[in-house]
Amino acid sequence: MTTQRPSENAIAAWTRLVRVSTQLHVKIEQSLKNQGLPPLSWYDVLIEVHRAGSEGLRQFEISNKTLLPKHNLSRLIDRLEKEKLVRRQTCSEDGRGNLILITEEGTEVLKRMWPVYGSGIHEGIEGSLEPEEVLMLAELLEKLTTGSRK
Amino acid sequence: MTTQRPSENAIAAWTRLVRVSTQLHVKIEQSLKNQGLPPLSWYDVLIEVHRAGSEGLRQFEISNKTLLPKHNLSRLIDRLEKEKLVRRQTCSEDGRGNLILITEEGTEVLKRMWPVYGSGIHEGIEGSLEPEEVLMLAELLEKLTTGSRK
DNA sequence: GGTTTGTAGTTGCACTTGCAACTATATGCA
DNA sequence: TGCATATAGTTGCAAGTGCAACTACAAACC
Repeated sequence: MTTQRPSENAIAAWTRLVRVSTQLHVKIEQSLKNQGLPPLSWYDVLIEVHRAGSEGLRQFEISNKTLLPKHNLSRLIDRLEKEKLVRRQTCSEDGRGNLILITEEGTEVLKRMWPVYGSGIHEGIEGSLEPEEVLMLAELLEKLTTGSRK
Repeated sequence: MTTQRPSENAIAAWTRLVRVSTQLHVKIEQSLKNQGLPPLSWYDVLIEVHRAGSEGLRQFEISNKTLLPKHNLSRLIDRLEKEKLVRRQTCSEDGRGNLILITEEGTEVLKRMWPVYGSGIHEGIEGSLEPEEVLMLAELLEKLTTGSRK
């Protein structure tokens, strides 16, 4: 199996992908901080737990969805729990694991973060692309995401 | 000025953008580590300094190109310098700054990293998109990159 | 049942990053 | 010239991250 070299266009796509995502990421992080709000990683976890509703989510499920490594997530949840934004509940079906549930305060924080996050996305994406282009971008990126989305 | 909310498609584009870039980033980092090679951030800096050739680059220029914050870059260059992959040269035109120059060894490391990095890009991008799609993706992302590219 | 192997999650340690403060030089302006 | 302000880069400290080792439970196998 020989090492395949990427085309010029693939290199351009990749470098721009990285650039765009870090630029916007930094910008949104800054907006959040300016508003005294927590970082994006908190949002990512909270939103998943929120979607799971009263069922809650196992840590490994959150890990899969957010792409955060488990050890990292373990400590992030420590922080969220300390702020009472989520709570850990011992899992009846699997004695090894926890169920993570969002609290009222957690939902509240989500609500306060979203306007900032959302307007960052709006400006970053729709500020320079037409609606059809946004759709096309979303479709192209869909093809690129490997494995367990959803 | 009211807070603009993003469209569903914009949200999808953004979440997939983040997902794709982190997935591939993680994958390439792992490949590099498996080969006993340094992390991607080293490559990013080295390639910029390499492109600048014997002119060298100021740290703030590298910072602009790579989006690494200056304090971070300062210490990254410490590490690169310790490994003799770059060298700092006091700048004659501006007594505050350094010129960063790549060394033979630095160029050598770039050469060893590229096959791994390149094949990661190839698989990650061209593994699931047709050539026209890659081009289209690159063009859409070009429109999204704000400011000082080059 | 007991033993091996796998998975969920946590923790210690080293390293990296962010933040704010700091030094040093450059630039603008009276 | 002399002073105020801005920029380049570094550093101390706190916080976050990766890695590998570890505990605890589960599942498969005998």
